[in-house]
Amino acid sequence: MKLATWNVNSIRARLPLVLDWLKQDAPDIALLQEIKCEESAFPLMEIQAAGYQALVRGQKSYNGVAILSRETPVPRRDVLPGMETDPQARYIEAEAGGYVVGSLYFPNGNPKDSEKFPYKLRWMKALRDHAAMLLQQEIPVVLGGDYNVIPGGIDAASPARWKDDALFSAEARAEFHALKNTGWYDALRLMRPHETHLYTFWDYLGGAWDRDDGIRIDHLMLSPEAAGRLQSCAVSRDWRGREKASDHAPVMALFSP
DNA sequence: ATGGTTGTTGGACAA
Repeated sequence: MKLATWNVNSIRARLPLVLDWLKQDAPDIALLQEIKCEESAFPLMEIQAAGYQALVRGQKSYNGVAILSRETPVPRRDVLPGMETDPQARYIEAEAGGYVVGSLYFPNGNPKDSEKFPYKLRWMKALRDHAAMLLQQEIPVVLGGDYNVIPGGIDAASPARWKDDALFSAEARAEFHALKNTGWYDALRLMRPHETHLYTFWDYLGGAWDRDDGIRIDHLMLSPEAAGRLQSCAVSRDWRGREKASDHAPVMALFSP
C-alpha cells in the first residue's frame, strides 16, 4: 500500500502537476493540504478520472485538506475534537484500505508574538489528544500532513535562520516530540535516522530550491500497528523542481499488505 | 533588517 502526503499550495493551480504525480507515483492514498478552495470548487471530475475518490474539507482562499483514495474512503470526521467552532479547514479523517488516515494542515504560527502562535499550539495539542484516543484502538493509523514544525536541527539546511521562527520554536517542537513520546512514529526518520538534506519545503523566495535551502515540516506519523508494516519512506523531491511546482514536495511511504 | 515569490484576488494577506 502506497500512501503519500503533499501540501499542493492550491489544488486548482497545481492540478496538471497533481494529475501527473498520481499517474507516475500512483499512491493508493494521497493526503493533500492547502487546497485553497471550497469543496464546490474542488476539481472532482479530473481527480475521479485519474482513478481516485475524494473527501474534501474546503475553505475559500485559504487552508483546506483532502483525502484521495483508490478504494472508497469512509469519512470519520472533518475537524479535531475541541476545534469544532474553528472556521479554518485544517483536518479531515477517513478509513480507507484498512487504515485510518488523517490529513492535517497546522497553522504556521508566525509571528510568534501574535495570537497566531498560541493558535498553532492549540491545534497541536488538539491533535495530540485525539491521537491518544486513536492509539488506544490499536489499529494502523497514519496522521500525515504539513505540521509546520521542524523537529530538529538536522531537519533544516540553515537551522540558525529559523531560530526565532514559530516552525522551529521550543514550544512547537515540544508538542511534536510529545506526540512521538506517546507512541507515534515519524515514518521518514524511522527509515532514515541520520540522513541529511531530508527536506520537504523550499521557499519560493531567494532561490531556496536551487541552493537546497530546505526544511522538513511535512510528516507521516504512524501508530505502532502502521509502523510495523512500514517498508520504505522517501521524499519525492523531483516534484519540487518541476514547472509550476508547489513549495512543498510529497512524502511517500510504502506499507506491506 | 529587508526583500526576495507564489496564490487568491482584484488590495492585501498568508506563507
